[in-house]
Amino acid sequence: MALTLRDVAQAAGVSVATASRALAGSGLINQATRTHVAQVAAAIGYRANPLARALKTRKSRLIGLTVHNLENTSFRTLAAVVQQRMQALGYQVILSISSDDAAQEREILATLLDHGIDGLISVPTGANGRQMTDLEQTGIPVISAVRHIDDAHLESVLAADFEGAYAGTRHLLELGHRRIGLIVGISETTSGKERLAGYTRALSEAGVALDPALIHQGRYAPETGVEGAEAVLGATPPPTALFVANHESSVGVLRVVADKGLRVPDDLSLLFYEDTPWFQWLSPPMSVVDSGASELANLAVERLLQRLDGAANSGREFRIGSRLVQRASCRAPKES
Amino acid sequence: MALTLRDVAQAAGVSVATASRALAGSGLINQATRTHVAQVAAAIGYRANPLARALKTRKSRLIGLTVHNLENTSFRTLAAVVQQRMQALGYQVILSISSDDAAQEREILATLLDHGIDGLISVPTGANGRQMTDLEQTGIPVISAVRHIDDAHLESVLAADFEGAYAGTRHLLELGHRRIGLIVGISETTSGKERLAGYTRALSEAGVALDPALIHQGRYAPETGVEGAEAVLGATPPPTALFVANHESSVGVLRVVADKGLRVPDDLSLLFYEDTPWFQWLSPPMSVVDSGASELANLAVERLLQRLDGAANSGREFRIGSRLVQRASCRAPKES
DNA sequence: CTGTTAGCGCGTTCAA
DNA sequence: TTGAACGCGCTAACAG
Repeated sequence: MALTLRDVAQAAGVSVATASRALAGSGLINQATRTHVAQVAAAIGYRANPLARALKTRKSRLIGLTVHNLENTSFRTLAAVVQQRMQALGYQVILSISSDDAAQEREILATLLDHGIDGLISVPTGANGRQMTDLEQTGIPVISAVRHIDDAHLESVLAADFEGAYAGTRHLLELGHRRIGLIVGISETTSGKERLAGYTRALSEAGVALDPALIHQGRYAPETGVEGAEAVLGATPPPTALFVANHESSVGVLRVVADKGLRVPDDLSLLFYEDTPWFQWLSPPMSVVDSGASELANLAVERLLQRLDGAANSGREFRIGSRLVQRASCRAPKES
Repeated sequence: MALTLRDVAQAAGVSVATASRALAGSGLINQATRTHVAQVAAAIGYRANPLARALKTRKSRLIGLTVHNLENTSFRTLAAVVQQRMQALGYQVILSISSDDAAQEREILATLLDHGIDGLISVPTGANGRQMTDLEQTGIPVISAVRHIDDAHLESVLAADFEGAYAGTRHLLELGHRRIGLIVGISETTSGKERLAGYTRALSEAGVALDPALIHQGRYAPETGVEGAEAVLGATPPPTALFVANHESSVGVLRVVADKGLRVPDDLSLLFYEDTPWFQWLSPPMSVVDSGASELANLAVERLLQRLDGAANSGREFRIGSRLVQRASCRAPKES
């Protein structure tokens, strides 16, 4: 059996209340007794029981984290950053994987609430805005990360997808490309919709007509990359550049490009989205629009910390600026 | 404020004790009242408070999970599988990232203990066998995953690394290769040591002399791949096959191979270790020794469940068989 | 500044 | 079979 506050009190010759105050850092206590109690506690190896404390104070120092999966780079970064930063501050994180499924998410939310989490960082499915709002009203701050929920007044920290896709497309345009293929996520996702919009805008500003044959939308998976690359690269005339704004489809695209014997960037410029360590290890190192996953994760943590510290729910949307990382996969198109 | 057992008791017209018994499924209770209470509880939307229950029963239905990081495929798979399976059984998992650092791990273990976890699945750093043993003696089962700790009597579930490397090497040998390069982890890790041993054994059994110039050991990182590939491929005569038994270095190797203009498998057979979705999307699809990360994770869960269910600590070591997945990156060497 | 007392929400004696 | 009372370990009144 672990030591309790009573043991500390006994060993230090004070009451449990005094011991509690000494350890919890209450202001109303004699410095001498405080240090004395602290020493005794350390000496006998006392460690407070967080459960008992939580039952009393309604502060568990537990926070919830829900993500769709652990495969996606951004989600993984979010999980790692949230875990490490919160742990350093004495919080423990309960990880839950929703599989982007509304029913599972609903169940998770309820369980997390039962466990008395102090706060929640969630990549929401989007379907449980109601439950998220309920959490907020119970006094549990929730930060929506990566995805936005329309029907919930929540702080959310998102990537600047429109801007990122716009910048990526402009980069290709400035290199001289006019036939630019795009592989992107489905429009049901915020990121898919916004990236498509960014691409469209850049093209129209440059006076380049939109060619539907150059655009392929699909879910976030390798298969989308092969289908998309085959379709788009088969257009006539073929594109001189391909913007893969659907991270999961990157490998699929790479395979088609290799199979077709296309050299990058000589025959085709390739621009990816969401940086991941291995992009720089490919040959050639791949240029990419970095959506700032780690900055996003850190900001989500900052916001949660503020809220935990008493700040009100601003309902504000925070956007992490994207950054174009030029490596060696893009260049001007060959003269034709 | 959430509903308490008292509310249920009141609404059902019974005492809290009866309500508790009805919901907890104690045997000593009238069937009629049990169903009545259950209905009332469901009707008013009562949900038991796990903290209060844990304080009383010393069972938190929380389990700890520690991994070195979330980048490594095996660790990630472990995290995902453990989380999903345990959650389905009503457990929540507290995720902690040790960064393979002994001090951090020690701190994590203590905190997890404070939080009253019922069990622990850990990819250990190896330095805190003592604390792990203490946990076991406190009655908290711990399963060591992926890595083994010598100085702790723990159940561990590991990959069959010797066997895997042996099988991989034999495959290359049977294709006719005699100059087989190896890039592997440092011998301080169990996996590094065992894989090297498997390779060595296969070679010696085949009567092929070991050439140190063909072997490169390094930490699990892309850099190791480039250094290793450059060194090993530069040997004279050069290898006709390269066994990359260091997963993290795969991308590094790929880059060197591409930069040297080597065609796979025409000029060089390539065999990787630890399967990951994108290996099959490369061109050509890469052959690999699959170490069975998901089976390993599932077995770790099974074992923990058994232990949670009262089984004694067998101290046994479980090995997950490796599997050679032949795709298209290996073939017989060219005649020379 | 410190000690005494009363719960937080449960499960579990002990009687009835 | 049920109810009343107690306590898990801790913090928050309320006195002193």
